[in-house]
Amino acid sequence: MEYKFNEIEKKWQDKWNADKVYKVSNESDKPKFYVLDMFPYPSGAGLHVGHPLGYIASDIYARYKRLKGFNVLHPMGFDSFGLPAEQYALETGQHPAETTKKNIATFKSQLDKIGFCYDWDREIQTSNPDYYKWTQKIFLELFNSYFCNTQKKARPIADLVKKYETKGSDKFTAEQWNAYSKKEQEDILMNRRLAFSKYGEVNWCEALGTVLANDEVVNGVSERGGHPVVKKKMRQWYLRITSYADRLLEGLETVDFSESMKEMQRNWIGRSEGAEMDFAIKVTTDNRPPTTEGQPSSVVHRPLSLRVYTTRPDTIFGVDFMVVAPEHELVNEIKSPEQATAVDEYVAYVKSRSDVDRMAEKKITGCFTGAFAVNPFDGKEIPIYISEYVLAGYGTGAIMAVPCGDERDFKFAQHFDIPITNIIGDFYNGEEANPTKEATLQNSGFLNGLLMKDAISVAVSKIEEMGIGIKKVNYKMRDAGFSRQRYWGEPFPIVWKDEMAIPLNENDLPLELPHVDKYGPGKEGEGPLGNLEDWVNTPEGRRETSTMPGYAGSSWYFLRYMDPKNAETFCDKKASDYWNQVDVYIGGTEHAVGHLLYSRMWTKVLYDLGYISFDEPFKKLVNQGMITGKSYFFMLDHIYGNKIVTYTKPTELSAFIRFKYGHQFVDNNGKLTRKNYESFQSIYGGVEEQISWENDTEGEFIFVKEESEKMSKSKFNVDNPDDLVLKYGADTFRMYEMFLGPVEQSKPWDTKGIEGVHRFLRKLWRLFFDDIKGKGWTDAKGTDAELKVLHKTIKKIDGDTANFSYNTAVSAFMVCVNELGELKCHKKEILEKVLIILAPYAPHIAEELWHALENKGTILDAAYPAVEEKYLIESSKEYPVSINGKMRTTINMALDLSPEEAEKIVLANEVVQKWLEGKAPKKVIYVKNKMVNVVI
RNA sequence: ACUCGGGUGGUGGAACUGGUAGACACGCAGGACUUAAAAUCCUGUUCGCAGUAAUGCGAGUGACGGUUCAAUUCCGUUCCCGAGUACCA
Repeated sequence: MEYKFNEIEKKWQDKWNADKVYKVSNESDKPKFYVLDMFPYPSGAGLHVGHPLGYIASDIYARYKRLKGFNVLHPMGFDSFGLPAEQYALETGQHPAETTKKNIATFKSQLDKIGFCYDWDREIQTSNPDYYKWTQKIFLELFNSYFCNTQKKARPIADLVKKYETKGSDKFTAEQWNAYSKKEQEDILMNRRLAFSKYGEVNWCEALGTVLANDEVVNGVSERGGHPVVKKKMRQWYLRITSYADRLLEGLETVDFSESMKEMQRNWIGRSEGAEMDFAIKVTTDNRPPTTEGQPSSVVHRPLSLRVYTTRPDTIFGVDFMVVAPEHELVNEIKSPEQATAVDEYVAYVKSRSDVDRMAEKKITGCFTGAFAVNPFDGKEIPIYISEYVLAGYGTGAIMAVPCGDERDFKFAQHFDIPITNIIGDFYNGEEANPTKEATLQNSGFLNGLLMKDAISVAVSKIEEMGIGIKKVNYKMRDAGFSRQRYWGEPFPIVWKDEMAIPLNENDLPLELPHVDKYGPGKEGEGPLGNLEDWVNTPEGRRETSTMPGYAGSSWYFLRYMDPKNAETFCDKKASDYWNQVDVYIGGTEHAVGHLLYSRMWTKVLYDLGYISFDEPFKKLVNQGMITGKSYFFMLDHIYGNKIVTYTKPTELSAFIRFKYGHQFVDNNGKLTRKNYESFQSIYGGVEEQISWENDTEGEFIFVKEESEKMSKSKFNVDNPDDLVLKYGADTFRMYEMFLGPVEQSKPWDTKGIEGVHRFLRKLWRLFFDDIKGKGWTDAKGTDAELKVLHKTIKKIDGDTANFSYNTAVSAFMVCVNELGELKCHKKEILEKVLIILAPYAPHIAEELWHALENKGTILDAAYPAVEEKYLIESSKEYPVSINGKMRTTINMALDLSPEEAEKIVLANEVVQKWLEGKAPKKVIYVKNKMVNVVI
């Protein structure tokens, strides 16, 4: 009987759908398990073979856990708000809602063909008002909360108001607060809200007409499209994620993420411990406006000071100059008349440089301000410079420069001929800075003789004691920009009146996204919504016209799956208490610092506010590697005459013309033939470079090299999963993607091996239908040999599946079927169990054969077979011994060795021990003369 | 530059807490069945040398060195590739 995978798969997919076998209930006696995929953005291109990798991996896990007796939540949905749909709308005029709907339908049909066990009743779409109603609601929660610095958690802003009204704060008294105008109070509160609005410098992308988050800007250009990005001041929404910096760091200790993922998040948060300290400034002229007495000061009258941030207070005596960011407010106040023009010119120069310029050429620039700071410990006068290498946004925007210990400071000192003080003796060679902490300090006043790493805390204590500074922690991470001047996103439930943000009443949610006809930007950098006068102007005030960023909806979606239909709340506490954390979360590394940090923060806020009872969303994270496409580079020999060019070094190739092709046009010998080239042309049309074949020759391209690149249509290296499913079936496709290599590893896509997996499934099929007549199996008991194969396999597969080691699991299936085939095993008892452990990987064929064995119901509800260890016990334990000729032994008799051999034997420690206990080896097995296995 | 991964046959990749390196698959070569093809099955396949042959000898997990009876695995140095970050004081 033939293995008609297409029929079988269709049959079972329909049946499973009709019977709703994947429906999951929130009530069950079974333990729960939550397996989640990072939901996709439904792009117009549909799925390519890279997408399903993670989905297959999670699907296998979900099915495996179900067979193991868990109530498994394994949902799927769509992150359907986002820029590409809007970009497409701009170009074609099609409404994003339309294209999104179409794309989702495509995605779903593609996913269904692969046979995933999603409970589609729980599907969510972030662009659906029923969903974003709750995104808006959570936004309001963020808006109405503040981070309490003593309790280190989010609390309702009402608590803060109460405190201000009764006790005031360290900045104002209760009386003062109560006397403030509404606007003044709101401004103060805005500085504490977790979702807040402020004027800030944002990354403005003219071409996209929108503001981008820091992580959407790569090397000074937009991640999407590569358009230039400049700084612009605008009113923006932000999330106060910096308040959670420490908890986000601490939380990493409690979750099972890969070390590299944790490291990436740590780097992004960028915590550093140091000290902030003030240096008195000595100026020749005080440029500040006249004092109230109307007397401009010519010498230092009022104390001016410069606050710097440093992680190395131990190097305080090595400070040779100060550097202040050009944007620093103090610059104008301290520049001397002689230096004023130079300073102004330099500031103008820095302003003219875009981020791109700064990235491109990092040259040493700067300018002396004419002012001096005073070292509080030795009174030394230190010149103050400005330079663009000091960033206004980090620390205090000013540094103390220690050229003997810091490479950048060193170069700067060299460039401006600033004398360098050496405080680390021989550790500094005069050629380059040495950032060590191991040196013993010299020329360092009260720190002399101390090891630098010990001196840090000593210096900090002294600084604090003198009242000129404090210990301080800084983070690289900034508050996350939360508004976009775009259309296709969640509208903010906010109206503005008299420069005050007024939240919408919760009962008025969702604030639905109104229909627009044009997707172009509104005036003055507003989004398209700014053009809708009717919508924007309400009796309560003017609506916020920006929309939320892509990560808004994805920051909490894992909660909605638990209770997707709830109209009362975003997720009932009972549901979130039952399902709790996502046990396994599978997705790509590209979200390391975006989505994963934001969703972790939202979870912590919702936890603080008592909506859920866990503060980390994902217990375990598995990062699937990217499937890359292979591109092949060829060269046509004819171009350089008839000479066959031979290549020695790849670098020489650049002199020649190269061509790039999808791998499907290369034959097994790695050659691109004319025929393949022509079929390529007929499918894709013109390529970058046209090739002219010699008229009468069947010319050949010489293979030059191959490269793995990200899959994309423009690189002609995309394979569509539908085609493969049609040709080989979903089961083969699933197993093949897993067989390619470890899930977490990036690997090039190549269909060459898919035949092998397909052959395996056909072999399995034959085990049931071809080898014997009739029903194909017997009720007889399995033999020991058969049972040994079975239990060996169960043990291996069970372990591999639990560890996501799917590629070795697939291999184990192949070995198992080969061995059972050799044993001509047709025992129901055995085959049934093989099918159950196979079911997560190849559900369709497993179900079909399950019924062929006259089983009722569905294999999905079978029980995972237990390993019976008794079939696995080896007859005796073998201990290795090796020969090296060093040690004399007296075991030649027992071991039955020649005296020469015996002389060379050294026993492994364990064997020696047994030997001493009087247990002589029973048998010795020779292995390649090098090693001997001793049976005790 | 820094941080984190990773270097194993022609290819994708195996190898448990150190214990016969190369499982499984692709590819390739040869064979069986067939009028033929497809499909299927069998055999061989790390490299080098020797032999008609079963086989034997030597080398071998990026390179060099170390620990060990024994190293792909542990330690040190170094080279290469991939990912992330990028003037963060």
